[in-house]
Parts: sequence; C-alpha cells; structure tokens
Amino acid sequence: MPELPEVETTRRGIAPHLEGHRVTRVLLRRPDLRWPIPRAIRTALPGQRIDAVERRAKYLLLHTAAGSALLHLGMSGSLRVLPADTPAGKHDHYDLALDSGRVLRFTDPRRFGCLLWQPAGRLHPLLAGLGPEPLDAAFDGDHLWRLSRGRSAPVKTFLMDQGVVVGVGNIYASEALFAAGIHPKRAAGAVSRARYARLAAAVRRILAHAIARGGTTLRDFLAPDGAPGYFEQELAVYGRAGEPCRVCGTPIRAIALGQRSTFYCPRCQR
DNA sequence: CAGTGACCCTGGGTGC
DNA sequence: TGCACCCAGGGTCACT
Repeated sequence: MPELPEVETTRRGIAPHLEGHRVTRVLLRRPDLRWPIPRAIRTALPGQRIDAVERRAKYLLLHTAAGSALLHLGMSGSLRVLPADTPAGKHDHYDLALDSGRVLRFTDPRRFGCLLWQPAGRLHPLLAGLGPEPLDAAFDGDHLWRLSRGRSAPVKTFLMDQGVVVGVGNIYASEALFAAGIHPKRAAGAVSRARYARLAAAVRRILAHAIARGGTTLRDFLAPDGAPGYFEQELAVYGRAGEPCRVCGTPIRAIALGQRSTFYCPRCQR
C-alpha cells in the first residue's frame, strides 16, 4: 500500500506526537515481522528521547541519541498514535509507549513490514545503496539517463528499482510514465535523454502532488489521524483497465511486468 | 553485474 | 454459506 507519499503522510501525522518525547516501554506482540525484531529495540530504545522523525525512501527513522528505530510499513502496514489503554486488535504487532501517555501502534496484516535498529553513527545495510530521494536536487533526468545506459529491463522496472531512485512504487511508476508519454515496457536503455527529463519532472510533480493530497487510498490506507488520501480520484491510469484514457479516450490497458500490474495508454505512451 | 521469478503473509473480492 | 482461486501499494533472495 504505501509508496513514498503515503509514508511521508504517515511521518507528518506521527512526528508531532513523537518528537521531544521519550519511549517509556516497548511492547512486542508478534516479533516475527519481515525480519525478527532485534534485541536492541527492547534494550536500547526504552528511555530514549525521540529527537526527530525522518523519512528515507519508504523507511521511517525515529532518531534518538543511542540510535534510530527503522520502521517499514511493507504492503499493508500503518501507524497510529493512540491512548495507551486502547485495546489492541489481531494485527497490532507492536506498541512504542511514550511519556505522553500515548502509544505509537503498528498494524500490519501481511507482516511484510519491519522494525529494526540502527546504532548511532552507523548506516543500516538496508539504507546503503539506496538511490536519491526523488524530491531532492540530486534527482533529475540526467541521473536516470546515465544509470539506464545499456539496461535492457523495462523502464517501469528500472524506475521502481530503489537503487535508481527511491520511493516510486507500483502506482506512481505507472502514473509517471503516463505523464511522460513513455511506454512502460520500453527498454530503459532505449529512452532518450530528453524523455528522461520529462519523466523525472513527472515523478517529482506527481509525488509532490500526492503528498499534498494525503496520499492514495486504494482499499485501506489511512493517515495516522484516520483520514484517507485523496489522490486516488486523480489517478490517470492505475486501476483503470478498460476505461477511456483521460487524454485521448483510448481504453487503458493492463499488463504484468515483473509480477506487478501495470497500466498504460497504448496511444499516448510509446 | 543484470534480469527474472519465487517467495514472504493475510484478507478481500469473485465466481462456481 | 462454502470454497477455490486470484489479487494486492513492499522487498529480498536464489538462480540463470
């Protein structure tokens, strides 16, 4: 569910409740998430004050003096800040209790999310090798163009590679390629420099706009305050197979690329 | 190294 | 109402 805009929406929702507060207790109900929750979460985190809540790619980092908790929402994860006595549901896997009397609660039916620990001054291996943030200045068309030379994989697969640029997931990859007029199956190495400039601009514009709209709610994404995202109604191609292209009226097509559903307009995208 | 597919897990929707 | 099947926004890993 969560791509960059949804993770950023989550960050903005939880940050005011966390920053400046201490973690008083860690409650693990199901430690077997994507990876086992490391011992340091129980030993090093309690007592620490959260100085800042940062997002890097689709990860959230709760920074403390001892180190940082590294959170990922996976496909179905979400975070809420609740009163400490709120009864937990079946898929509420951990709580970080705060000195404010509230808890940060993680819910994730599929358990593809994770909770890891990054000691102070060290970079967690999962964060090494990540590409630039799409909203940073280091990301532009030339970056995509340079990395793509000689690559035969479909440009959509390339765009979703977190080593190329982070945060672009399955929804926004289809949307950005539509906006740039590029066929998702085209070999990454066969896309021109000029078209990559359009693609990079589309990625930035669409992600920034989706953040402003609170993300995309397809079936279950909710911000920490319970509000849905409002970007869904603006999707041009994702989930619209058979419906007319908003630009030319041609029916939108759905194909599979790398086991992921992909949507495009066969007339607008070449 | 690049590319492809299997796999992790649960729930919701659909069609019989 | 039951059941088999397909699908889902994440990512890693093994293999070619």
